[in-house]
Amino acid sequence: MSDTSPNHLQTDARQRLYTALAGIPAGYVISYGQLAALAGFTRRARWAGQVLKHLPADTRLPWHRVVNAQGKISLPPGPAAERQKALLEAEGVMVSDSLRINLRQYAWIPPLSDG
DNA sequence: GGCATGACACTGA
DNA sequence: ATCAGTGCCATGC
Repeated sequence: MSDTSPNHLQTDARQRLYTALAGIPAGYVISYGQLAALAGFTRRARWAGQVLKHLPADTRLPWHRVVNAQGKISLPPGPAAERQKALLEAEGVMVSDSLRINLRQYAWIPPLSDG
């Protein structure tokens, strides 16, 4: 057993990411990097993507509200990407044909925790 | 420990 | 605005 990264800590880290993700309201999007930072892990954008990829297909978490820093759906072309586009549009988010979203309008800005 | 991979981010052309 | 190159971190072999 390796004590450099105990499984329960990894699980806890993912849990924090889930909590942060659950806090994104419908009609908004957030970048992988912002989401990770919101969960308390800066510079962990790629890790966030890995976690989302591991999510069970029947999750209720709003994984579709996560896009890259350019405001673009980061999934490879395919049914998954189209599903994300559809889910976002169903929430009123405008997604261009090139799978792009106007962050100026839809980026979620987390409330300051009591400053 | 070294090397390759990935639902990313940033900069320069 | 879009593409290519480079950097960052975590994972798996």
